[in-house]
Amino acid sequence: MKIVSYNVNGIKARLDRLIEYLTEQQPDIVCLQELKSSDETLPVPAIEAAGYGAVWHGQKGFNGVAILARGQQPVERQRGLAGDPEDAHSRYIEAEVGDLIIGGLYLPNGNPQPGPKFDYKLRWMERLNARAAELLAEERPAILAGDFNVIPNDDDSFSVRAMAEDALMQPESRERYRMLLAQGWTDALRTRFPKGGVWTFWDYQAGAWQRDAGFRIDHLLLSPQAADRFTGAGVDKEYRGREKASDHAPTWVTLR
DNA sequence: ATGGCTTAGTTCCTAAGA
Repeated sequence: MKIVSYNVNGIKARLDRLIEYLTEQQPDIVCLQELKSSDETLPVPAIEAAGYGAVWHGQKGFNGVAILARGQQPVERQRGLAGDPEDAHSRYIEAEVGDLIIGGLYLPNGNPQPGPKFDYKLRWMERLNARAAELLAEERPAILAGDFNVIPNDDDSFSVRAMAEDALMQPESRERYRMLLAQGWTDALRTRFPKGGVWTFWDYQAGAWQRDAGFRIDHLLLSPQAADRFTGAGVDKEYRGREKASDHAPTWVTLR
């Protein structure tokens, strides 16, 4: 089965592209980020017509996450992360699809750093790590999938120099991502491509796509019970080159 | 100057993204 993370950068602007992707690739589970839509204006009928059940956590203007499942309705377990009652951002949703636990997330960007947005990012990562530890304790097949807004290693970016001051590759961001992995999660793309050089995002600016100047920030992390079923991982890069594309490409893992 | 973007909302500018 194919499980996808896809930051669509506006689901209303991307609807035709998304339906096209679902139709062509027939993924089993899709975690969406950056819906940029309130719950009231989500294109739920179009997604259902494409054959997908979904759980949604929308927000007007920015953020927003969802989990789609082909031919079935995901069963929601949680939305949002514990630890900050003031946090109103729609960035986390968790559901069961069959025997799988899926955590779909849109981690804060954190720029500019240093500053309050970066502080929020780091705090949010600590709250995510706390939830991730709880998931592992269930000892079940689980996947954390989404736009993590972290470039884990230097070889996950086209240019260390260009991104040196960016929140996505600060030591504090990387340390928290490493601590998450150290709990026992497997970074599926890294396992499949140990040498790096695999991008999931290309900026709209500065001809980044044409120069292949990207980086890897969309990740799928597997619990040990999910990693036992691992068969492959990759990026559906072609979709980044299509008309009216998101700046992220669909990123996926396959499990037995 | 990343050789100059894209989306959405309070819309003809501003905020946010990464």
